[in-house]
Amino acid sequence: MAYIKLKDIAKKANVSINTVSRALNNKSDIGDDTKIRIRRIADEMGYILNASASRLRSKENRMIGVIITHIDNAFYARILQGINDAISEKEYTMLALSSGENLEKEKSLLKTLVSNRVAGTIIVPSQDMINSLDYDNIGVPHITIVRKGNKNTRSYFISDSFQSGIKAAEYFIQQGCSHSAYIGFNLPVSCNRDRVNGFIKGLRDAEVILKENRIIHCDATPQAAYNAATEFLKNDKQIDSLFVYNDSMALGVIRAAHDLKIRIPEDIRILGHDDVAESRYYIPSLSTIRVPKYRLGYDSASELMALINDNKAPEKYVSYLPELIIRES
Amino acid sequence: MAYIKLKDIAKKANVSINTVSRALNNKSDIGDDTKIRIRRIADEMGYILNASASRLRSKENRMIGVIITHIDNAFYARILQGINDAISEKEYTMLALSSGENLEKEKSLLKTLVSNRVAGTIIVPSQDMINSLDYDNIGVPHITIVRKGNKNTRSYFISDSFQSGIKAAEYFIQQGCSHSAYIGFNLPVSCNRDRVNGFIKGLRDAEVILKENRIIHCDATPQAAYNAATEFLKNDKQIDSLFVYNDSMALGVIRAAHDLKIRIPEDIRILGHDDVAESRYYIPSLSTIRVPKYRLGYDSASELMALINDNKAPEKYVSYLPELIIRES
DNA sequence: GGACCAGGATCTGACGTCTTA
DNA sequence: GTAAGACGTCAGATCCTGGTC
Repeated sequence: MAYIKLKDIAKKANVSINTVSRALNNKSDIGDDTKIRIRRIADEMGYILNASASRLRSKENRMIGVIITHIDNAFYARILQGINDAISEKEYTMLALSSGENLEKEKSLLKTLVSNRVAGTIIVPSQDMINSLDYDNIGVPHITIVRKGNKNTRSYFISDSFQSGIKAAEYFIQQGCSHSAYIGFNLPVSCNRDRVNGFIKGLRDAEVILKENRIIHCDATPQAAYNAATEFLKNDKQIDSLFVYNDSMALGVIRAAHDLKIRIPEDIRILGHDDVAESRYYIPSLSTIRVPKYRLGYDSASELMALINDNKAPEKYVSYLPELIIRES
Repeated sequence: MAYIKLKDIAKKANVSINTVSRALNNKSDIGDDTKIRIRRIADEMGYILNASASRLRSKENRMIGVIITHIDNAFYARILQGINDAISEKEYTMLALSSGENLEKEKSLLKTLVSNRVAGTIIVPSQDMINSLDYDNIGVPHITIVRKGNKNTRSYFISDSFQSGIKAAEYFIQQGCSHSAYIGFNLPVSCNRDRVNGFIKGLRDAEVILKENRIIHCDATPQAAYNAATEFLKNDKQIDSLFVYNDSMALGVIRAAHDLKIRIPEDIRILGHDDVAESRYYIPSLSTIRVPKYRLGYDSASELMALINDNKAPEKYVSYLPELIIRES
């Protein structure tokens, strides 16, 4: 099946191709009557713009690329929502891809985006502590989110993970806990490192030492966290507080404690991170550290829009302050 | 900044533009030595194909469009994963958009996809019981998933929701429950309707009548389900079993029962739907009806690939049999 | 009557790649 | 291996037409 093109409309309307183009693009210097007439004809014929041709000629592409690490992750899903809302307002479309935390894959996705000449990109750099991709070199405005990245980036939007760690520590101390542990993500990402470091610092400020063997790392799934926590809690009976990398893992940890007949919060306090929508419905409902996910997505996309429209927009580094949410755990 | 183009490479390599194109596309009738030389030069110069130009000329587009209703939904996220894996093998990319269950939005997204001349589309039709979009008319191979859709579609891949209802009923009956209720999704979608009907049928086969006022509908969020369930359980003390539209809503329902001091499963059994990854970690872990989400995504995408490569591929209607997963709830 | 003008439409060519000869 | 042209759209320049001073 062949698509209708400007030429077909031009023939039917008895005008030049260019006139049709101007009419459909709402350009000036075209009579209202002809414009309306042409638009009606185009509609009737079921015309749908060939975006490739349009982009090739005009060099304009109202599409941005987004690379996250995992689609099936409530945290990123919420960020995507924010991004999407911000760009929809300006009639942009989002091409979202996921790297699976794989550097090679991320590189190839980036190539796909540039190949499509997207107007800009928003990237969660996979394994950012060892990621040496040079985003500055891709020739497209870009913003890094969630993680800082290794290379200098034009702008980034992150949640202050060091502060998360501090707040977690302060909370545990305040609750009278003296034997804390951390279950984190086993890949070299700055947000995990910062969270650990903040946690250590916060505890030390209260003269509590977080021992090496109370810092555990595993995959960022409830399954892995369940296994890790089970193993750990079986061996270390003193533990009275656990800070977990994210809510999804915390769910696994809660379940592990439950299965070991360890009471929450009487025997052990559990603190998650991110404040995913479901966490308030868990039993016990999950105390956590809230990250403004939607806002982070929305703001970063807005900034990207600014970068796109004004290539000289200043660099912008935004770090949101996370918020402690105390619930039942 | 200007991108490198074939012309630039041709100049540097002292060959014609066409030769460069053939070299990069791995065409025959080009010497191995020149091919390698050209590819090296292209690499050094940092050449990245202009996909728009390529598509315009070749009419080939290794991109498929996917329209789901909500990105921030574990069920769809898992399906997307399946789709993505299936098409990645063939080096296709997925442009995933979400309609928010809004018909107008879906229409406009469809237009975006066609405008980009995607090779094919996979669609979750929003509100399919009143959706009159004519997918056959978009001039692109398409497959409907999750919901049947109103219009005749070339192919669809769904989970048999009627059977889900039947199985839910059989399970409750077998457990000796005699006062069941259903909490569903308040939009006109076939999977909800079929689930209710199957549930009614299954109960009736055991001579149990599901009364009208024990069928409730609300938004598909834990929040809405929590509210609806709280209200409902407060008034109808006889209820001993609740079938819920999906796991995410079931989480809200579990919490509602918990807050009302209704014991699960002693006082009431709760059965979810979908078997989302988290549900086995809930407390109590959620009994549910498993839908082969990943497989549904993978298979439908594979079929789409077949449709794309052979426009005469036969219509295919696949309906997966859901599986009852009994856990603690 | 000629010069000037503005709005409205047309003509030509180019975007970067790939197909055909 | 080359050369020429086409894919569909749009930017830029050009050309009308009729009205004014």
